[in-house]
Amino acid sequence: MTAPVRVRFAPSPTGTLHLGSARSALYNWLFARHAGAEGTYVLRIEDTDAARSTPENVEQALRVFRWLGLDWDEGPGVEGPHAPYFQSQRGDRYTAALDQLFASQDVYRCFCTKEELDAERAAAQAEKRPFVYSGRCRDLPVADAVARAEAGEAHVVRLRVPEGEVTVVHDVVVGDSEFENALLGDFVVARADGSPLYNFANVVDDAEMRITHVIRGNDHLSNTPRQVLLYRALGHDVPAFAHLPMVLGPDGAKLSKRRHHTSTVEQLALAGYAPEAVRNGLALVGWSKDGETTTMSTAELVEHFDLTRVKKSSAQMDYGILASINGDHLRAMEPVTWADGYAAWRDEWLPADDPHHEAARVVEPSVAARLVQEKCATWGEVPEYLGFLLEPFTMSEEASKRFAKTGDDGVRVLDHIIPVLEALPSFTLEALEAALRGAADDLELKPGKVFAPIRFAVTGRTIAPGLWESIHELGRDRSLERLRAGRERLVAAAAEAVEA
RNA sequence: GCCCCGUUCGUCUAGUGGCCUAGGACGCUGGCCUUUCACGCCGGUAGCACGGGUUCGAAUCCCGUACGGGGUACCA
Repeated sequence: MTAPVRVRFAPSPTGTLHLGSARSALYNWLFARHAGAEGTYVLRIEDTDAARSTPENVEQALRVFRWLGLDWDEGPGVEGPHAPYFQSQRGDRYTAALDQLFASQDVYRCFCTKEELDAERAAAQAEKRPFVYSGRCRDLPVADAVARAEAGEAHVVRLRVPEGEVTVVHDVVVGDSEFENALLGDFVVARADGSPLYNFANVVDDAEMRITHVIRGNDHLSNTPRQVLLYRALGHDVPAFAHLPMVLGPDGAKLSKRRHHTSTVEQLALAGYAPEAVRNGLALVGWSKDGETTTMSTAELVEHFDLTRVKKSSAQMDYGILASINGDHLRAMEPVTWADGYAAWRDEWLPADDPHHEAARVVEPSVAARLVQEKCATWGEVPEYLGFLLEPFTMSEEASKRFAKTGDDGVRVLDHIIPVLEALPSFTLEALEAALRGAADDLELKPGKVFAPIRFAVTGRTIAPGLWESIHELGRDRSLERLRAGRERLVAAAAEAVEA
């Protein structure tokens, strides 16, 4: 049995969830679920930046997060024993914690101005010496400091960092890292306006929410000694840490929405990825079950996930692998499941002004499943396959070129097949396949030679479902209409070629 | 500058001193299958950053260098 585990994901709701954050959210979730009933997954919204944390952004963030399917046990909407779960509503907790630290004299008021500090910093830089706060205000008599503060003098609050010690961060992924307190300096925990800084608010929240494992990006590792110091000052147990390797863009640069088209979860949803596949693909960036297994259900992920198997080194995002995994998942689905997922994508994510909007709706999702489930790596590719069902008929440039190439044989084939289809007693898939294969025999041509002109005439595309499926779905009348028109076009093209 | 972390095929990764003439996946590529596009199957391609140690033996341990990343804020 596993010890009770409490983890959290604490996004700032700036509208988008990039893949690095999503992976952190996923690992926290997998870790909690792996612990079974003993595991709790908390979602806390870090909305202290009022300007960017609009209600719309929060809602947008939650929408994307729900799509990813990482259900939370405590947080917005479900609440829980440590509510509120919005940092913006927890101001009193930070004030109380700060009061506690004042009482124990673990923090002190610092009246140094920004200008003074900038000058110190510049001087340190010039001497190629690390900048550490001098501690000038550290030993101001408390009574004096309080008096100045009450007189309205601007000041920040700093932690009295124990001198001459080394703070060790124990990390499940990275191992132990040592940080000299002397290099940390007495860092700021609250601004002049009394608002808490990230490190402080974070520790207060995590401590009060009884978080046992802090699983987050490696970019927070350097902050961790400060946080450890804060836990101690507040008299709380220090949680276990797990710093995850960074997720970089495919080019090795930082992930950015600007440079990378699918750098956010929302973009993946839009592109027609399946949530289960994204969980699978993201889990494999920095972790592996055994180095062999790639396609895994979420249940398998939960069963096998292990923080100690997480890599230390950062990874570049490979969207090709993600797409491949998505294709595996899509193909493995029950057709009904596939159709439901497709419908959800089409109706909830495909923008109304998308050029594929119409094609995406030309048939029922269950029909789309029958036609193209086997062929698509993402639901976003489906409309392209279904486009041939749209009216009016159009022919792509590539198809047009290849159609013309079929030449006299093409005309022969069409002349042969049109009456055959007209006469077909029942227009079933089986009958169509038999008729088309029979045509190849009758004409004494290779199947490919026979099918090519028919395909181009009927679909006008180089990308479409299977031939008989396509014809069957189009129906007898429309298929024949297109075959006849195609024949005329082919004859005309041949004539033109002769003239030229 | 200083501090912390990292470095296995193009990419994601397996590998914790002998099972490694380094395994899997994606990609690329040759072939098969074949009704376009895909899928599937068979094969190929390519890697332990570099230099020193330690050891009978090192991708694995130690030191250094290079490179990459993160931090160094009254940002998160």
